Amino acid sequence: MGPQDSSRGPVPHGHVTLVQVARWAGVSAQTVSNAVNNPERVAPATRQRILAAVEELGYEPNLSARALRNRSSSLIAFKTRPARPDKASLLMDEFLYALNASAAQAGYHLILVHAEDGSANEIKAYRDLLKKTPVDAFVLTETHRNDDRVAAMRSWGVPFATFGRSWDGDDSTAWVDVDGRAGTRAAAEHVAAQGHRRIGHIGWLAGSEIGAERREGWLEGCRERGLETDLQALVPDTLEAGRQAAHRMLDSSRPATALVCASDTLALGVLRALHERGLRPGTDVAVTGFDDSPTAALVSPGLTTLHQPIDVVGRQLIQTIDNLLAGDAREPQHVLLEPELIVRGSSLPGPPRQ
Amino acid sequence: MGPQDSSRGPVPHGHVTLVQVARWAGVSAQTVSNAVNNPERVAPATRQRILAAVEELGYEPNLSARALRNRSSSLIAFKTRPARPDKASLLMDEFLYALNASAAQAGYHLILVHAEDGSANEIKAYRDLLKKTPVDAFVLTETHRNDDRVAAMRSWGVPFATFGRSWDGDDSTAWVDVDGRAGTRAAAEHVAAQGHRRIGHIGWLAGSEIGAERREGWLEGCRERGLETDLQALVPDTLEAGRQAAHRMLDSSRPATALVCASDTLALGVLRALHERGLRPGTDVAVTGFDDSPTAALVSPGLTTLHQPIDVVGRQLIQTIDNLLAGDAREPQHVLLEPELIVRGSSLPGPPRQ
DNA sequence: CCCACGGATTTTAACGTTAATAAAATCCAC
DNA sequence: GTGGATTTTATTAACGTTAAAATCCGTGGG
Repeated sequence: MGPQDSSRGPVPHGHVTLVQVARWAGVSAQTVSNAVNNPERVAPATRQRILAAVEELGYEPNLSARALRNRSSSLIAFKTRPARPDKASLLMDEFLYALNASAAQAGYHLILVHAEDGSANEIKAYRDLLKKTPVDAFVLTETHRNDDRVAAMRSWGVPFATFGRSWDGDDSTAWVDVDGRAGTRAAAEHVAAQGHRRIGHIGWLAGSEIGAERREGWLEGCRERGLETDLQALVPDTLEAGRQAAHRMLDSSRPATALVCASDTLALGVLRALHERGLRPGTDVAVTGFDDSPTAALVSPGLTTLHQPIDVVGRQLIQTIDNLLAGDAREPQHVLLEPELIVRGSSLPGPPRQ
Repeated sequence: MGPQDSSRGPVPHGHVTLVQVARWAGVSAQTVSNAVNNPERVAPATRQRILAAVEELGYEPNLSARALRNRSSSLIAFKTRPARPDKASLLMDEFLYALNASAAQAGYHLILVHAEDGSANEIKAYRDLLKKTPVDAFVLTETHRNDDRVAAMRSWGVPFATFGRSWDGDDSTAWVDVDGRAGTRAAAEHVAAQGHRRIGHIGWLAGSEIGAERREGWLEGCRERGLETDLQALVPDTLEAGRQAAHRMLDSSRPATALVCASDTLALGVLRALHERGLRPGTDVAVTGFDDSPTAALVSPGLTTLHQPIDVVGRQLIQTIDNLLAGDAREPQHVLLEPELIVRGSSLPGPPRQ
């Protein structure tokens, strides 16, 4: 289509490379590269012609070659986690989809890492991957205080962002997280608004920063309204633990009429305890969970819970990484998102309903 | 450590390459490459020395360079699916972990593909990826009759394997699947063994091969015992559809006392209907699902369902792909696995239990 | 009219690996 | 001990891309 068609090379077949595009457009390979990556170095007219050729031939840059040359792969690594049998919180599915969608939009690809349990194995897997291919960045989840993995990443100088705060107050790590305190507080206020006065809490064992925070939210919500906060249990995050804790709180001399739980898993344990006692969720005892796992919407009655804006988390993580890679040397971003209370039948009085 | 240490080069720093290892071991780069990839071409003694050097220096082959040179990346591509709100069957999580674990063990990495809904988008995403990087193989899920994606893969000549049969009876596609017929049949036999005589089925709308197969299993199980099979509904795979269908079957003049469902999602809809009617699952009406979604174990009472051996599926898919890539030109493998009936409270009479 | 300047483009070389080919070393038979 | 076959190792070139350096070319000043 150019004015001087004589320069045009033959129609290429098979995989289209820079050289093919260059021949077609009648320029050198480097100029094509520049037209694609550094538009300002190329004269507008030339650039037009080249981009037309790129379009026409359906050229896509070869990532392997780029990775080799640039030491950067446009890959973001993420470790898959085993699905625990007894856990409701399968945000993973949703999270991966959201993360991948955002990554794709920003021109990255997600590569999955496998490692057996244990941070040592995980770190080794990351290092091996890093030796084999110039992964651009890592996404970590479930970070905790003094996380080995964070230390490793930092020592390697690899960009990374975490879903979960850097609880040790280190501001040099970029993170995105959901405000658990605000969540359980909203849950406590919600059940209080339903008239409940004996609101118990079933949370995670000490040692979990997330658990501690969610407990505090419940505490604040109750105190604010002058309610007692003596009914609490800190247990492992399993359905069975939730079930037992619920029984204890209902056996109390002044039993709970509402239970704010630190996870859907625990809340489902509570529902089981109610089922065993012949009590009606919502009507007899209000129950709330946390995470809005798929299960929460599917049980009957539905489980009131806190929805984590997973898609936003994914988007923010990618954006954060994108910023890190762009070298916008601003300090690492920290994003704290509000969970949304989803009210379902388990916290509402009245006849059976959704 | 070799006898002639004089040949040993300097200790390398940063990323270790073939050349570094070669210098250290006192051989050429090609010989190192051979020692790693074609052991038989290298004299045993030399090989020993080289492998020791590899070990010592912690050499890992650069995948980008290999991909560029070999046109093969050791990457297996897989498309992430959006998590449908109203669906219980989040096997995805489990499946991805299993697939990735097997892939890692076999020396592959999983790369995630993103595409908006629609097979045209999906195909375009695959083709774009294929242009950019020499993906070794694809894994497809939820295949159906005359699947565009399968046709595309085949026209490109890319190795691929599917989770789900090639329903059009085409034997040239490698697949792994779970026997739905055997599953629902086992479920029907199970509830019949509990004494139920009016066993209904809630399945998927026509057009779904999986749905048709699961319906047939129920049919067989009932006929075998001389039971009537007039109670059936074919509906979309949503909780709400399951709920409504259950109400209809319970409003019948000779109502169902057991409902065998084609999915956990539908079964959970049935449980909701029972909840609304004040009926007790298991005791008043037996209910079974399909998939053993996380939710099945967490509801109260637990949902009797069919567990798909997802880890085996993942392993087999990778092995199948591995065979394809190794060029073991045997005809493509087909693996049909038996689901396992998991009996929980929803199909057992008696007092509330797990 | 020559030269310096600066923008546009091309040339060169390199990223790390491996197939193909060439060279060297080893072996064996006569 | 010589020649030919065989085994082992080394050299060359290429995969597709891009940073860096070199070249080309039109402009304007002296």
